[in-house]
Amino acid sequence: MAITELPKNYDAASAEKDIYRRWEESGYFNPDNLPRQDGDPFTIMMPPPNVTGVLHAGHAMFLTIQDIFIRHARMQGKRTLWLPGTDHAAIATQAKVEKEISKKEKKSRHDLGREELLRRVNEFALASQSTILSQMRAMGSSCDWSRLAYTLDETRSRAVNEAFKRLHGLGLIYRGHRIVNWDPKGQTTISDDEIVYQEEKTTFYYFRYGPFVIGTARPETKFGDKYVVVHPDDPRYAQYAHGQKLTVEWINGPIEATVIKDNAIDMEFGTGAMTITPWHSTADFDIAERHGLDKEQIIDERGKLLDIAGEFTGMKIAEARPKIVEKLRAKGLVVKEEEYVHQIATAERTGGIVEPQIKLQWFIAVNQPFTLEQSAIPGIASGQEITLKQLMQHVVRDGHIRIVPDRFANNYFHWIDNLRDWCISRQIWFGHRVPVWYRGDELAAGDEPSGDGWTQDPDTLDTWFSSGLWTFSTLGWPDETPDLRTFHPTDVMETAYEILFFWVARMILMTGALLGDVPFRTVYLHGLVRDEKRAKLSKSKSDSADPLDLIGQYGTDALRMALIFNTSPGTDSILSNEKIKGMKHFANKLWNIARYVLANVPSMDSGAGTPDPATDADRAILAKLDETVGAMSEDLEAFRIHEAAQRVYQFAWHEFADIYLEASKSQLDDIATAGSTRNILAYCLDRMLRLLHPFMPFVTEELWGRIHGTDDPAKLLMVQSWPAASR
RNA sequence: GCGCCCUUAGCUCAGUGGUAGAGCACUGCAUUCACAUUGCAGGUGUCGCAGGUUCAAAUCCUGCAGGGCGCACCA
Repeated sequence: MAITELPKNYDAASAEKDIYRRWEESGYFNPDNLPRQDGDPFTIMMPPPNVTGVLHAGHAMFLTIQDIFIRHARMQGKRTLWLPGTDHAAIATQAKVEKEISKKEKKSRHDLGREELLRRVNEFALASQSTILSQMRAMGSSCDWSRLAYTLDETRSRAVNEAFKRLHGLGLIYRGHRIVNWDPKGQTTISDDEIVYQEEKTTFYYFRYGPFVIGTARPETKFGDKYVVVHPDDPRYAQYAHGQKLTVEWINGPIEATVIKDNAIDMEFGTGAMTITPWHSTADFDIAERHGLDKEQIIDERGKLLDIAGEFTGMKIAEARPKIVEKLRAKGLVVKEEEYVHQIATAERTGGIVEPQIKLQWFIAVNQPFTLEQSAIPGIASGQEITLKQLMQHVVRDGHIRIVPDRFANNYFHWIDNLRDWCISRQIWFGHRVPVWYRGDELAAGDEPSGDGWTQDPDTLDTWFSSGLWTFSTLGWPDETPDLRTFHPTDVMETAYEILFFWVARMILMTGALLGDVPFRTVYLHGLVRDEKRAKLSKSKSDSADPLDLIGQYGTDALRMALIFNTSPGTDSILSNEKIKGMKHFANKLWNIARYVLANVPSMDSGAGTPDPATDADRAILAKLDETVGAMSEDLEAFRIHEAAQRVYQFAWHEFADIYLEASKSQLDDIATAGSTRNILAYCLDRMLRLLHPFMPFVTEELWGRIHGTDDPAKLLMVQSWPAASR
């Protein structure tokens, strides 16, 4: 090959589109089409991005890391499946579309009706999805588009209904009146994990309550408080007996109060006495449950006071609070006021201040023993009784699932320790409808029953319910498909550490309960990508770097390398233009290495073995190459992709180009060494292209094609073998 | 309150028992010869502080200081 055929510089933009097309047309993204069918399967389920948005740096990060794992496995001869998909992201998507409709048409979802809103949301979701999919391609993602899944498509809906039915049958899903997190803004319940705590400065009031002084930051909930709770060992209140009744003057006149003694009281806090509002506080609810106390609703679903508030009925909390305090002050019941800082619960998606409410909802019971009929998990026998909590703890504690970096296992266990039953029903319209039908006293779960008079539950399921099934719903479950047999459990779950609880833990829960297995062997967690000002990169910030712009400016390979270079798993990283630029230079360096080698080596044989060295420089570079191959392979097996990337970078630029390539110039002039030098140049280039391919797939494939031709798909670099170290 | 992490060259960060590393930035020199998206040569550092273990500690242990995060929470 003559040098004139290779331009002086690598032009990423002109190479990338054509190369992706060749990869896609080769069919090799689909494991069924790979040249070798005898390898072990290797599977990654892509974390499905929300259909709400466009690609941001976080997506670029996971697409890069997963593609590295996938391309490496494919070159190792494994039957490699990377299954892509998108998530309907129920609350997030509906909220976005509702907001748009409200802004443009001044209409609410109730003006449109359920059917019309869903039509609009689905329309938006589809359009958004196609954008995201094209952006994934731009990142070079070698995923199997023929198996593309969507959490709300027909196959996944079947899986959801079947999962609900089975869990219900096992007694793990129940319906009950329990205290839940109510988002007055989104008009729906949310799970504990969808809460974000925010610091709030407020006033802490001390009120006279008969002979007691009680403290509160929420006077507006106090109307119904007819129980005063103290610690059984508190000497200050020893004179009052549990169950003793007293008449006390309160907000709207005298009421009968009952003394309750309970260990949950912190004697050190406030006065050591408090009144409870079981309808609007989890802790109070638990106390009321223990003693069989009455519960009464004070605040409605829109955050307004109910009839019990008397003259304050219908007022919003913010309006009522100062007025209530004023009235108590006038009655001489305010003892003192303090500045107070506490954390208030807000809804992650809407920002609404969460109001606990007792509601009839669907839950997954995490402490309920059930019989796991079929278990493939070591240490758990088929037919064994176990709780979901125990199951989730077991698989990680006993190493059946490995978390990388392992320090996140602590977070995982801590989360499980604090885990309460998971509220899975939502009062929004977009999502999987709760698959339950009612008729009279009858209830049918899972499939729509035949016959008249059945009505379906109006609620939808938490989006993480369907996401939790992802590793096997994507493979056709509940059918016993060949895919399910071959590719499950998956090998690696690669995602951001932010969603360890939201998603990773839920997959472990669902897979354990429904398949008696683990969803994956390894969880690899990456950190957040921040910009140079340390702000978290997200789609909501228009000024932050758009991956597509960066690709246009520097090339996909440069962006990929910059994302993972010098970045350790689980640690947040900063993506700077300087770093990407440096990696663009590296791509160009590789290009020119190839340009030099091709100019000096008449033919390249990719099947040639290790060439014989003739000089010290020959021996040194071959030894270094061998060392690099061995160390990189170990790094990749151990998920140290940042180390592997640095090694190959170091070898290509500073060992091969700076040292050997310079030495080769005089060696090529000497007839005694010219032959072996050519062989070594060719050999090193061949190995470097292979080693770099998972990291920089485009430039390596482009060069490979220039060397070996582009006529035969079987000659694509993506399906060539990963180099083996000689020792 | 419980738990986790970070503190290394000007900046951003790797490294986690055996004489300190990368990228970018910086200084000087070179340059028709693969590449200026370059090369060579250079400062680049009490590896947060104080103890301890060890023949040997940036690396392990203890304490302290500063920064960040997760979970929970007291009305």
